[in-house]
Amino acid sequence: MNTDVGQNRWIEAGLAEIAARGVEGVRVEALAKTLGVTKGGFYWHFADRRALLAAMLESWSRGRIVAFEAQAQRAGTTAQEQLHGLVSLYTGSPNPQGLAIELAIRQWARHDDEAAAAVAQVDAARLRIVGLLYQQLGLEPSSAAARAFMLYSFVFGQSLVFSGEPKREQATSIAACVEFLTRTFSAAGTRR
Amino acid sequence: MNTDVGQNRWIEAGLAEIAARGVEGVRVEALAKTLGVTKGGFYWHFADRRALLAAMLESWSRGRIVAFEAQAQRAGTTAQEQLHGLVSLYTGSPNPQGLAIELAIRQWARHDDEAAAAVAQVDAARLRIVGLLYQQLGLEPSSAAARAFMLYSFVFGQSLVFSGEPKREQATSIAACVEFLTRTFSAAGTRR
DNA sequence: ACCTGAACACCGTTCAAGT
DNA sequence: ACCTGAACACCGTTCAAGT
Repeated sequence: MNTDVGQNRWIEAGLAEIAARGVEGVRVEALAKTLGVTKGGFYWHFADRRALLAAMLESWSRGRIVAFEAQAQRAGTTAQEQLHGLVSLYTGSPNPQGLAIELAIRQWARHDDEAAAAVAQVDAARLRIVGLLYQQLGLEPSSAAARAFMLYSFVFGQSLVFSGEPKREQATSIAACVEFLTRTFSAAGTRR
Repeated sequence: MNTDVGQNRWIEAGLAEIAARGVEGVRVEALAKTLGVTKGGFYWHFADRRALLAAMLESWSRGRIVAFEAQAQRAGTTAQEQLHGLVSLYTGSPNPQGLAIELAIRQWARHDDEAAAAVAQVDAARLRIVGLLYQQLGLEPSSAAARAFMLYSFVFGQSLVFSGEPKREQATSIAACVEFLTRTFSAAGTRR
């Protein structure tokens, strides 16, 4: 669909801007100044500002999903190790730029349907992958899915999770969550 | 708090505009043109555009609540008649301007916290009043509240109700609802 | 008390013209 | 293929000055 490489400069500048100032900061004129071109040139690559925002969402959601899948499918590790690897993606040194973008987009998604759809796609992919890993650990699908949701909520931060699920109890800490994750299947495996 | 009568012209023009074009249509400059003044004059009455929007919400929610209460407390009628009166407020000849405003504000509330708060206030007041009438008809508080919610949903239109409640089954029609309302307490009273 | 007029700064979008 | 330059239309906000 998109073979216009020139779009990427605008998309990246837009993502940097949304991280710094939120959606409202993503202005065609300001971006043009950042890129050292005039705002007229923007319309060679995009129909209008909305098209840029849509492309930013597309780029972001696709990137988040492939990054998560790549980490999950890393060869030579057990399901448990893969889970830890995924968790560490968001607890180790959480690329502050990436986190800022994610927060800004989730903020935006609170009042924009297209942004909400992108966030929902990303959340669904992450929950699906974590759920599959839990299934590999022996949980039946529904339990695995439930646990995936808990883990995701813990790791990402409940208030930021974009989901229709009812509110969960307060998360104690990431550490407790990881402990819980490890303890679960040695003592209380659902099926062997 | 607000003794500035000059504000009302702007608030009313703003409400007319939101009915016609939605929140985005409420522009200081356009309103000024409608009122036959220059936009500079706007700032005599309001700090900025946000203040106008807030005042519009305040005016709307207060107006909706007192209108509902006035209809509910009409003297010389039974609780059942009062319920019918309230229903007819929104089924008889539903002032199209008022309905348009209500729809526009609910649309706006989907992505604005202040608007959402105003809508929530209005919904809460309406639900409370209807619930009290059901209590007068003999339902215990929790049943009365549940039934009030159903009635409100039916009358106002489920898709428009701003509430965290889970989705209800499809409403058949206003007529069926009113029938239900009438039948309920002759055959299936919960407590006498 | 209320409004005008003019200015300022900042937008999105278009499009002929350049390279 | 990509960008400039200039224009157009439309904003929100400020404020000295009028009445």
